[in-house]
Amino acid sequence: MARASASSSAKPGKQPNTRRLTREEIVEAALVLADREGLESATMRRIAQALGVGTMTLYTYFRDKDELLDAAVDHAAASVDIPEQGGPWRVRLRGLMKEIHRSLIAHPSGVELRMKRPLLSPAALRTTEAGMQILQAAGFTKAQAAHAWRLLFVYTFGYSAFTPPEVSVRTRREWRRLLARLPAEGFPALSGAADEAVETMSGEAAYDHGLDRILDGLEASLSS
Amino acid sequence: MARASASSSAKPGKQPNTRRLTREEIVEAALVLADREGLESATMRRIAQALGVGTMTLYTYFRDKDELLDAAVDHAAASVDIPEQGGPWRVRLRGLMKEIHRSLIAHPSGVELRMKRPLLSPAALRTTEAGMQILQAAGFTKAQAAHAWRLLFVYTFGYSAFTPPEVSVRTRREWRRLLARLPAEGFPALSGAADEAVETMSGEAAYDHGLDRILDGLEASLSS
DNA sequence: ACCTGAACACCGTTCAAGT
DNA sequence: ACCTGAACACCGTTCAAGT
Repeated sequence: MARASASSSAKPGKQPNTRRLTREEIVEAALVLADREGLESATMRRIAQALGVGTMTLYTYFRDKDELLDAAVDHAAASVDIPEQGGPWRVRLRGLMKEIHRSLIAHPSGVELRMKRPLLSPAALRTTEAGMQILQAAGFTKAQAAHAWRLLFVYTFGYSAFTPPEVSVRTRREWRRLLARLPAEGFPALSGAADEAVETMSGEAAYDHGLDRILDGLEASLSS
Repeated sequence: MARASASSSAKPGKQPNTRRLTREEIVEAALVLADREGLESATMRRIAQALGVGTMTLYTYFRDKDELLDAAVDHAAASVDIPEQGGPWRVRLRGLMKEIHRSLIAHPSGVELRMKRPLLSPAALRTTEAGMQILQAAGFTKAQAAHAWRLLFVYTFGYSAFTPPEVSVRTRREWRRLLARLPAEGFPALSGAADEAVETMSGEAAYDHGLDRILDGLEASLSS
């Protein structure tokens, strides 16, 4: 049990800070903030505050905020487990994509951080390598494999970017209402399929449906 | 009782602004800024400045910045041309997705703005309706059509979110170098396919490749 | 080398005040 | 109703100064 020691800790934010910080600690603090309260909450001031350190201290470890965030995405990417199983290429590829999808749900800020700037660090490319191995072993040419991976990557990251992992019953009802009340003359196909459409707008099941269509398509292009 | 004529004070930025603003003008100014200089440049201060108006004036037309940006995405979504052609479902669907893809390249800020919050306005749902019509006429059930549309939507928006429309030769060479120099023991499949991978990381051609695989997959699930 | 507060040029938005 | 500047609570980052 922790007891108040003789030198019971004085003002935490005042005396010169003796603790040795590491880039990793900073990056982890940033990820915790970003994943828990959204990327916009991961400000330099709040990251420093979470570490009990002055704001400017962060700038001795990273040139600027961009460099810090780059290191953070990299760290998150390195935490993806690459499933190591055998079996048919389609099953292996499906397992890999599901694992990536899971990790994006666990670290939602990674999706936003990887928009626009491709992340080409070895840690981030482990998943690409795993995918390319499976595809090339399955018989796809290098060019076919590269295109197939791009499709799988974009679908998986795009799904996380545009689909909330879960949504309240109230929100779902609201969406359904909005779709069902569209004028039937202008929107015959959609207003009649409001329930079905809402089912695809959140959660994980719709991800699987799309992934299986993509795998169907890849299989078809392989045999032809 | 304003008499401007008596005092011929011609301070250009000073006299009360007589111009009647509309929500549409504001929204268009915001889109021009966002598309030309990036979403982060579309600040309330700069939008107002572009219109020659005080910052706070914008708040008489929109409750806050979120409401203004919502109106902006809606405006951009309304500008998508829905191709009105006949022919086989696969050709029609392909034309529709290509048109959406084109509009996202023209208004890149729309992609980011639609992340996380689904846009359920009639203007934005026109494309969904068009897609659902094609799919249901092709013989897909409502549930199949909804899933198919989600897949096409996520792929198309995700592609724009994660793929720069064009990239300098210098950048491409840099990417190629990074991939080719990966340690061959850890990255045999990727380091050997650096050229092919780089080809899929920008531009429009890779979008078509992925789209065709998706259409293959949908066709397969229809005939089964 | 590591750490820091003050200051600067920005944000979105509230408020009180003008027409 | 429409429009506005000042002010507030935030940003990222530069600078000068400490250990």
